[in-house]
Amino acid sequence: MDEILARVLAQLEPDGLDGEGQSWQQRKSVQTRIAILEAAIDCLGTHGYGRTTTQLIAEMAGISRGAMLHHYATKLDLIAGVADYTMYKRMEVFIHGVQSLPEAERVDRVSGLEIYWRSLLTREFRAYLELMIASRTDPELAQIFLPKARRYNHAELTEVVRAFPEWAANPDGYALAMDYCQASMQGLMLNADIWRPQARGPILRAFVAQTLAMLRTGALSPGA
Amino acid sequence: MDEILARVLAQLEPDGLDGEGQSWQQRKSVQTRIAILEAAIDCLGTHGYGRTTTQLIAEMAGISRGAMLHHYATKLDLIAGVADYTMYKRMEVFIHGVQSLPEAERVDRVSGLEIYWRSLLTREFRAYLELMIASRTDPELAQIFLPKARRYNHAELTEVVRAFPEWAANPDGYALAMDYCQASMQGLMLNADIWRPQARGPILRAFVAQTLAMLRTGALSPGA
DNA sequence: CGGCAAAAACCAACGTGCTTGTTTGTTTAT
DNA sequence: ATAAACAAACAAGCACGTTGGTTTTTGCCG
Repeated sequence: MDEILARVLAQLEPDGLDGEGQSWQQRKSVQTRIAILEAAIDCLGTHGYGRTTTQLIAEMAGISRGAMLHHYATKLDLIAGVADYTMYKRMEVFIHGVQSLPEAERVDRVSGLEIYWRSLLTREFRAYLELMIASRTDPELAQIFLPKARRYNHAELTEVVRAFPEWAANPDGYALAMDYCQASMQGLMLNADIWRPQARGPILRAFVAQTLAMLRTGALSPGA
Repeated sequence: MDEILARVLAQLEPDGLDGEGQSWQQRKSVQTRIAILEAAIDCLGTHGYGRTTTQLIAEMAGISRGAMLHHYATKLDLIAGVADYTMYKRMEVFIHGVQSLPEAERVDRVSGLEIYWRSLLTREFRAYLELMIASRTDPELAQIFLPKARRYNHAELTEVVRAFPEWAANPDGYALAMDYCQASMQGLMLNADIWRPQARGPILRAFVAQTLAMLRTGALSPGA
């Protein structure tokens, strides 16, 4: 099972970031590119897509703007790189998180939901969320973001399911469970700043975990 | 019951938009202001917060930019007006929608969820969502948006509950039900463009309706 | 092996277009 | 006449992409 998931990850790995390059220049290039992507992730997370400027990213990455535009010719090129990078990182973290769980904890205590929730608190998800939202109103961004997002989502449904053997016999249930987790947890994340008192978040998460467990055991079914 | 809800709405009504002004100029001013707000809503919905420009709003509203800045001195003033306006409109539509339901349909068939879902498909919600997201990374916007959003959310929990007498004896359950609806439906909305096939949305909505009904009847409880 | 040209990484300055808020002017209502 | 509604032009700032130039690495050829 682990090898299959490792192959899925390898297949999705972004291009141009294989740190194992031969020449010195190649390794340096990868290193700088990653610095740029990490800076862009921070910039997206703290300033949002609209106020993310090439100047700021370059400053955060510690290089000149000209140097950055050497690696990513245009801003959209850079954003495309960020999209690939964040999606890969998120999937990687999620898969590793689930794989590291003992089966009893994963199955009986629905810890997958908690793993997923924690993945929403990362810098990578903040950047991903900014891109997802912005792509709703920016046709140019949508053109590069949506295909990637759909590809990852498809991989999640057809491949990552192997990380959850308890769902193997019920692919429709797994799809619903995934959609359910994503929608409710992302929605919770968006409203967390508005809801008072803050305890409402954990209460909602407990309820979703409860219903999720019932979905898995068959006490609730998709078609009902 | 209807009078109480009407009073809640009246209490939340935005300032400076009472079309019943005395003088001709006052009525004209209100009319122009509403045209500006409606144009801003469209602009936010189609171009997003980052690309919403005063120029574009003025063009869409059919007046000059100078005229617009006479009614809303600064861009943030305008955005504040849009925030008030959209929140009011959304609550108004939701309350009227629920009130128009026969009790059997509201209680037995969980039609409140469908009403809420439809409210997410409106222009007003698109604009509201843009502001909510942007306020996460724009401190100036957060300062004017978050207090308003919290006020409306509080009103929803303490007042709008009267539109759902079946929840009267269970305020914690109502709060959870509302949070649950909002989080799952808003999350569904965000991911709808990514999920393929599109049938996944309705399936998820059916599942949420099912669990919501169980929450109301007590088959599932918040504290479990 | 040494040197040299090409390429890659990097930096700084320029020009264009856009956005915001101000200022000045014109018409219409009170 | 005074004030409000509306319009147009201006000034300052910002962001993007381009262009020209500098340093370091790489590969080739004598």
